[in-house]
Amino acid sequence: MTKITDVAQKAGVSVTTVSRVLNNRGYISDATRDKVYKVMKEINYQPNELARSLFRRKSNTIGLIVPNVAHPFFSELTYYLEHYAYKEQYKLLLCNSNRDVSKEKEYIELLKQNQVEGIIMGSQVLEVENYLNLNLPIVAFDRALSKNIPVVTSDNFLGGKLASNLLIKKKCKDLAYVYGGIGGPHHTALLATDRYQGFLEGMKTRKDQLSLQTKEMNSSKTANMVEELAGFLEMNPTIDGVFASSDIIASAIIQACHLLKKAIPNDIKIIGYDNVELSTIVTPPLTTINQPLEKMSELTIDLLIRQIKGEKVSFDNSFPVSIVERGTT
Amino acid sequence: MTKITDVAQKAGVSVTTVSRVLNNRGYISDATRDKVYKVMKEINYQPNELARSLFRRKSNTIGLIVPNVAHPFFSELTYYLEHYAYKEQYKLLLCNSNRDVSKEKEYIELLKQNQVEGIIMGSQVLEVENYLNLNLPIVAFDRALSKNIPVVTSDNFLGGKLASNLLIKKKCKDLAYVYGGIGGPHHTALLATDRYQGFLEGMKTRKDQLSLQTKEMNSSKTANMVEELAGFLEMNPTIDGVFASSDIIASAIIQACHLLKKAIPNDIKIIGYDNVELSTIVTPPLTTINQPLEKMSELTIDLLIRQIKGEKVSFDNSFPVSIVERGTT
DNA sequence: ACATTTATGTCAACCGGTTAACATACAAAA
DNA sequence: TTTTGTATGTTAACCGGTTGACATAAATGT
Repeated sequence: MTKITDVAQKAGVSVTTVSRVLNNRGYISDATRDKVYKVMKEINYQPNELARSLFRRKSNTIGLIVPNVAHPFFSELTYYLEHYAYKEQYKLLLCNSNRDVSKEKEYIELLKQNQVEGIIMGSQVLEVENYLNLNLPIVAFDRALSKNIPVVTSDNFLGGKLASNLLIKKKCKDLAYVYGGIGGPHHTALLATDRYQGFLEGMKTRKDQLSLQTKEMNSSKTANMVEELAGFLEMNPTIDGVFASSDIIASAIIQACHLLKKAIPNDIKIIGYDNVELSTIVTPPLTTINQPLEKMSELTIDLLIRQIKGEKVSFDNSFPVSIVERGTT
Repeated sequence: MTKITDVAQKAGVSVTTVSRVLNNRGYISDATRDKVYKVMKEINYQPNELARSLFRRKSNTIGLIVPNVAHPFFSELTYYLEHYAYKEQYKLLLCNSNRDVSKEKEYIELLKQNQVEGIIMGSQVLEVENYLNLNLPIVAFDRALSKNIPVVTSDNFLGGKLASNLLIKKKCKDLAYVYGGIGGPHHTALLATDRYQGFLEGMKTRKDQLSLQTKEMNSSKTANMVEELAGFLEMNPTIDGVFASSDIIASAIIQACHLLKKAIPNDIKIIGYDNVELSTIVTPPLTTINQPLEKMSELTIDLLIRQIKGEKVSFDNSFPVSIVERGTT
């Protein structure tokens, strides 16, 4: 590895001059600037960002913690986050928490030690205090960590409501809410999520004519999910309308219905959540709740960077959702 | 941020002693060690890894360049790579190249400047020389950069051959090979890929009784792919066997067939490639060529780390593939 | 009683840059 | 002619750690 002194020597100038060229500071003649750049190219010099970051106390790095990038929702999210981070000259350190408390803890420590300037939490398994004591800019994605940490979400309550409204409009009577267990993206041990609450809200007016089951998924591999869901539907053969907490789960439900020879949407209607690419490629294509993922990602990066700059940002950043009707309703 | 001098002061010991505790070197009494650790916890001290990395000339960071993490194949790959990197105490800097020459170039520079110890290339758009002059350990994933760069692949030739063998066994006559264009994961402008060659090889014995079309995809969004493929199949209504270069494309073909009311597998048979989670969740579930992605990822990390350690590694690392028969054949 | 081992400290150099302060030199402007 | 602006150099401190050399002292072993 060549270093700045090599450049200086070869260009016949002082290290200070090279540094001035590198950082566009002070007076530099065009001749010198060109000469320095030429030498840099010649000896293939690349400034050591570790050293620069150390001195500047600025790493230009963001830590991203997600449960599992392999999950379509998080892989799309990660893609957009990387896109906007890059645009703002930030790089991304990727961490899969696997929803494992100790791994998340270790990763958070690692990120701090590596002087990341902020963390985006797509995962959340630790107790709230752990995040509050972090003393680092954080943005929580679709996960309300606490009142004191900015969170980017979509209107989950409305999403749930839109789902039940549509199912009811389509004459479904026996509803089910299926949500991600440990493996899914939307792990929230309690049912008391906005999504579910919204779904309930939408059922309110016709409550007496409707029934509702809830089902938490245990498996995470899709093949197993299909099996598990087929079992569930077999046990509850009257279910004619399902709201799933993610498109993956909804797709597994579709698959389970095919196994059981239930016709979609005639015998049973299904609504997913997220509107990931997957939803257009299953059969029939999935009716789902769309979150404006790209815009949300953009704001996430923006909020994080503004916090890094020391600005105050709003804690509650909710985006509108919409229902995308496709073939499963 | 607290630093090592703060710890030393508060613990009433010298900085050297704290460093010795931190790095387990030299003689340290249990009493001192405990005291130092206690103080670290008290003042919430985290060693600055930038400073340590700088001194050690070792960043413990790996750069990963993929075309697009949102693509299921790459998101699963990324997941496994992260898993094994973490296990070996390496962290991952994630880069999406978007198959953009200048972005890939910039990212490679950025990675070098940030002192990554090696790069995993899941993407490849630059000319070979660019990678050779890198002077950094590289492993290419499923992409033969050059004879001088270790590559981890699966037996693409066999994969292609297995595909045509099965289609022929199932009495298909009019075959098609559909491969990813600019948006897909397997962009290789030329048809002269092992996969395609293997497919041809499998057709050899019955060449006179078979026909073959090739189709390059132009779109990248699944919705557009479906449309494009429906058009293609409509133009070529006799096609009864399709081999796709990825499961995503295969899934889009399934969808196109539904649109055109072609029965799968009766009217037309489809084989995908990769065996990603997606393949079990489409209808009918996809027959596909399985690559042992997890094992391949593990070896990728292993090869990279061994290069980092200065060991020589084998350039050609091909894994066996197998065909997984599901509902589309 | 003396040699070793253990435990800690002081000091300075180093990793690869950045930067402030100050000095010098030459050119153009007032 | 004096001032000012431009261009570069020298030196040293600094970012936050690590490490080797060397010194000192107490505890332990023989």
